[in-house]
Amino acid sequence: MQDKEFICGEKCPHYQKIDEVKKMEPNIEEIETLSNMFKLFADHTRLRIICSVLNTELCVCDLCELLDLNQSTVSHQLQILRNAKLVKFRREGKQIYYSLQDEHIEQIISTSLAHILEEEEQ
Amino acid sequence: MQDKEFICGEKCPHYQKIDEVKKMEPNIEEIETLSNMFKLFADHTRLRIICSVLNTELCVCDLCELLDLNQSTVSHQLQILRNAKLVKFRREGKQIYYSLQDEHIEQIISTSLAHILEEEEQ
DNA sequence: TTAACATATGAACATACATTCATATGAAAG
DNA sequence: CTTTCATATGAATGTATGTTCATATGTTAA
Repeated sequence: MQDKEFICGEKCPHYQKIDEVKKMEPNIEEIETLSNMFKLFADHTRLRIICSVLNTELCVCDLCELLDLNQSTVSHQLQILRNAKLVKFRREGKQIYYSLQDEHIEQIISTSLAHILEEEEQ
Repeated sequence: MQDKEFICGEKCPHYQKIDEVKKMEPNIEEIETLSNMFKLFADHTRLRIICSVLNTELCVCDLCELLDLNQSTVSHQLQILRNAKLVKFRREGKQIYYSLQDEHIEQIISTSLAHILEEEEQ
């Protein structure tokens, strides 16, 4: 870490402001949970998968076809989404159908999408 | 890519469903923009910085002190946030004060935070 | 104009992780 | 019960990126 000597003078670290921010800020676990969630959305393959099952359920094969991806790639990413409990699945015969686990996700994605679309207009 | 031969049978790729999803889905540029935005939130250092300047402006030194981080680390991450136009800055003497560029961000973060807090309750 | 301070930046390094290949598992049909 | 199909998974590889060290830039005060 940084040696205190190097950090500004007496005025500069605005301790009062810092204290106020500290009170408001999410704690370490919340930051970790939140950044982990964003990490799931940060990969474009996973994001495409999530968007695909936003309103319907699809089997792995459908996802491969729809997104033009390797079956192994899709399964690996589905595994990650499953571990994070972002998607759920049910077996029907040989196929396994995936869908969103959590409706909150839909809201976060659509809110975010609305935002970037607004940005574009400006 | 995958050889079609390996993908399911005649029934399985549900082409009708796939077509419907294709119509709804964000296009490639939107997916890219969206995942890039999530990528910015996905790193816990950047997320902490963003949360810190959510309601106030802080100088680099304040962020180092508040987050107990190397000055170089903070500057590098601020650079990334600046390039993405997520934060703005103004110079006042020797110090440079950073704050949120875009109020949308505040909404996305707080919505997402609300969601993970709800999750915890269940 | 020199010294001290506040921040930025380039290079190097380590690590995380997305994709692919090969193969395993598990279900259904014959 | 063997084969085929649908999906899962382990290992290997390449790439992206976060952190650090060293140093540069730019500002103020003496």
